[in-house]
Order: sequence, then C-alpha cells, then structure tokens
Amino acid sequence: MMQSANAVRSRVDLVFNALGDPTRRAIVAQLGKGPQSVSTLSRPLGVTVTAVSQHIRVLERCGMLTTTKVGRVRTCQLDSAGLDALDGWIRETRAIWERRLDRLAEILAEEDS
Amino acid sequence: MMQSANAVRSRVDLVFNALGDPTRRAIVAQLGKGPQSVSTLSRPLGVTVTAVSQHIRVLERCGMLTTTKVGRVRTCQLDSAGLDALDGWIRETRAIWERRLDRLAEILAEEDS
DNA sequence: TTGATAGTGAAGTCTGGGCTTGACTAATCT
DNA sequence: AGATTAGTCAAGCCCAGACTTCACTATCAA
Repeated sequence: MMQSANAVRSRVDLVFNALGDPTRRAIVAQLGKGPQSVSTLSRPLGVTVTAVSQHIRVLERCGMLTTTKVGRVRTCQLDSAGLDALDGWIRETRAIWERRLDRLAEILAEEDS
Repeated sequence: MMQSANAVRSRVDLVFNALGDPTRRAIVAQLGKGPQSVSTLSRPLGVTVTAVSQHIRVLERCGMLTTTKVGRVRTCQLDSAGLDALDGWIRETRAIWERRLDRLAEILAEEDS
C-alpha cells in the first residue's frame, strides 16, 4: 500500500528519462495521430527502423505506449499509464510548492504585524 | 496569441530534457523542502558545487526554478512555470489519446450493429 | 519457391553532456 | 590585511546511450 510510492516514483523516473529524448517525444507526438506501425513511425523521423524499434521498447517499458504484433507488423499506440504517473508527479510537486508559498505568505504576514 | 503553442512546445521540450537527468530531478526534489543555496544542494547529491551550478542554469532556463543572489550566496526555489508547461502538455496529450479511444469505441459499436 | 517486406538482435561507432579539476572573483569574517 | 567561504568560468575527461550496419527470422505475396 505504501510501497506504491516507490513504484510510482521509479516509473516517473523512467518516463522522464524516456521523454528526455527528442526522438521519443516525436514518436509520442506521431502516435497522437493514431496507432502506427514501427516502419510507418520511422519514415517521418529520419531514423532507421532499428532505432525506432529500440525507442519503442523504452517507451513501452515505462508505460507510455503499448504494442501488439499481428503477423509481422507491430502496431504501437499511446498508453495512459505513463501519463498518469507524470500527472501524479506534477500534482505532488505543485502541492509541495504551493504549500511552501502559503507558509511564506504567513511568515510575511506575521512580520508585518 | 497563437505562437504561444510553439513557445509552450519548446519550453516543454526544455523541461523534459532538464528533468530527464536524475541529478536535476533530485535537485527539484530537494527544493521541495524549501529554498536552498547551491552549496547546500550539492552536499546530499554527492556532486561538486560546480556541477550543481550547471544544473541550476539548465533548470532556471526552462522555468523549473528561480534564483536570487544576495551577497555571495545564490538561493534557489521552485518555479511553477515549468510545471505549468508540463501540465499543459500532459492535458493535451491525454485529450488526444482519449478522443482516439472514443472514436475506437464508436467504431466498435458500429460494427456490432 | 522465389522474392519482397516488417521487424529484431548483435556489435560497433561516435557524439552530447554530466562531472571534475584548477584558477579566479567577490563577499564575509577575524 | 589575511584567511575563509560561495559561487562561477574554462577546459578537458569520459561514458551512457542514440544511431547505424549487417545478418537473420518470420510473414506475406506471386
């Protein structure tokens, strides 16, 4: 129940690491237009199919997308797990940040009086 | 008014790039506990003050934190600009993703009838 | 069965960027 | 003034990881 914090944290780390690369962000953007095969993804990216295949694995591992292979073609589509993790991190971080601002406001108010 | 899309996009890119590094994520986490000086930040991170100084510049450039130098000590604190950009990106991406799921549901529904 | 197509695996190249060291400046202390 | 401390600059080291090539397998088409 409380180890989930660590699990989430590590997934967030993986997501940030994954999305830290411009090519992978481009892949995610591409998939926004709908599910696509590995080779279809590779064309507008200007990289090898092999490279895309490698990126796909990274993105899949961190929950940013899922893939299904039917026949010889692997189709990729966005997954919400990665987004959820990211979202959680942002909320958490912002909450901490805002709480701190509130405290600062309190302190300033006290100084005035 | 519409060029903001590009501006936001590039800031998001900077943020992802910045947060793609574990040390910088650690810095952000540290700052969650409150504003801190460069050298105070460096101690628990196990890296040189110089390294932290470099990271600070990257994080500041993308709006994740702000710094103020008084005397010889530079104090860093979280900024919401970076978080806002990230948040916007997530909302956008998730919206696209969900719209796509809805469309898929429609298609499946049509097939059934 | 021959050929073309989609993708993966292994192995190697090469560059970006994270980190360090050492020298330096500016502020603070005694 | 001298010594200490906080931080920055410049230069270089070094390695993770992004990308490629080549060989290979599996699927589909003629």
